[in-house]
Amino acid sequence: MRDDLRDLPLRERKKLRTRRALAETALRLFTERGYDATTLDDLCDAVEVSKRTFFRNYRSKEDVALAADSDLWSAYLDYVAAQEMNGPLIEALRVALDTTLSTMDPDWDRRFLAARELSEAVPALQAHSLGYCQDTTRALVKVVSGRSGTDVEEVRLRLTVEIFVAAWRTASLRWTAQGGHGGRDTLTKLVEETFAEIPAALASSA
Amino acid sequence: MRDDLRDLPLRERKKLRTRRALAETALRLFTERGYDATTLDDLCDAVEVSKRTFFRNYRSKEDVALAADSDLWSAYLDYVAAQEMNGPLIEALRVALDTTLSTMDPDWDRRFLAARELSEAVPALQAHSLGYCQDTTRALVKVVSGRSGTDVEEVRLRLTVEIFVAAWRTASLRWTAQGGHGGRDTLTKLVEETFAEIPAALASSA
DNA sequence: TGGGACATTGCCACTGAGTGGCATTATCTG
DNA sequence: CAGATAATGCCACTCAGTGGCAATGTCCCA
Repeated sequence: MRDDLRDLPLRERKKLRTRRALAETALRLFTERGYDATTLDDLCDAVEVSKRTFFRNYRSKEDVALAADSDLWSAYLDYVAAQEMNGPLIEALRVALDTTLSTMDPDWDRRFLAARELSEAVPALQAHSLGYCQDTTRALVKVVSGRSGTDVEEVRLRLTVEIFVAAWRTASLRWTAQGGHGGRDTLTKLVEETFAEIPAALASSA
Repeated sequence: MRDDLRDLPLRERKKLRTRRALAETALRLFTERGYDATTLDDLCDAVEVSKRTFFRNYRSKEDVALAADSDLWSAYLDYVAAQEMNGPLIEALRVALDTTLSTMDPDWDRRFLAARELSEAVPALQAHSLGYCQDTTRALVKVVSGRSGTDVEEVRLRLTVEIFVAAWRTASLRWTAQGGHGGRDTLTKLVEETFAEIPAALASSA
């Protein structure tokens, strides 16, 4: 995603440009006019592509709105898959997230914030975004459990990953609530704080 | 939901019958023929109602498939809202869930299992079902934080509830994986086990 | 017991998301 | 420059979901 590589074949370059124009314009239109009030025809008109082309780039209307989420999770999975891990698993997962965040495109913060805000306003987007988290959970469980030297069995592993995602969601919610102030650095800090809160959260009483 | 009360006004009775017939038939058709392969027209034909009537009873195709989820969460929220809570919050939430499970309609186990199985096979249903969990999370945070005598502040509370839901999902996944064997009693037992695993899950290493 | 108020339903036409097929155009390769 | 290949545009289609309005059924009271 951070590869602005203009040394690609011309055809690829065009395709990538279209992809980005679609995501960019979608975010703008959805934010300005509202998600439901913007039809895919509107979007395609604005980008000057056919609706058919849209669906060759994104699987659904929700997909294009949440492209930033998708970018993060796929980068994260790539990173975790290529990484040795040791020490407490949940801590390792969090550190890997820190690292992934720092490698995202400079523009990613803005796109992600916009996606989060849309996602809170539009139930369909929220559900779709939770779907991404779930897919990532599945993939993580698979990757980590396929690792040599893991002493954790399936159920416990799944629970760990679920808690990891729960903490991430809480952290990014806090970040969004304060308007994404401070960009990814603040986000990373909030992630750290939120994970540190887990023991206290489990001990808290009603 | 367990009120088979035939002492309702005739109009209400008819409406309730239609609602149930829709949910029941939907579950059967979706399971037999597949979710995507079954259109709402098929369903409405089978139940002999107009599509318009369907949408007066359920908000979407996903909704009718996940009626059992919806029943559980709404009963749960009712119960929690009417309940005093003390001691460790996450434990209190789990006990409330146990209680709610035990008060569900005798038929609920079967319906819920079918919904879970569909939900694992159909991404759209999975996302929708996660949406329910999220809505419940929100509502829980609101209810509990509006309580007198809570020493937990917003963020920590949200984290606790998120972890609660994460554990519930892990538990119900285990139950579904073993074919719902043993009904709600086994489900309750799995919930208990899964919650007990939380500390170990947090301590596990990669 | 009849009839008017009110809720529920059915029907019809419509919008918008998403898909399949096929001709057209643009890019790549030798 | 020509032929292989990939991306696009266009068209027609299915299906989910909505709004309006007329018809039907239920309730309640004189």
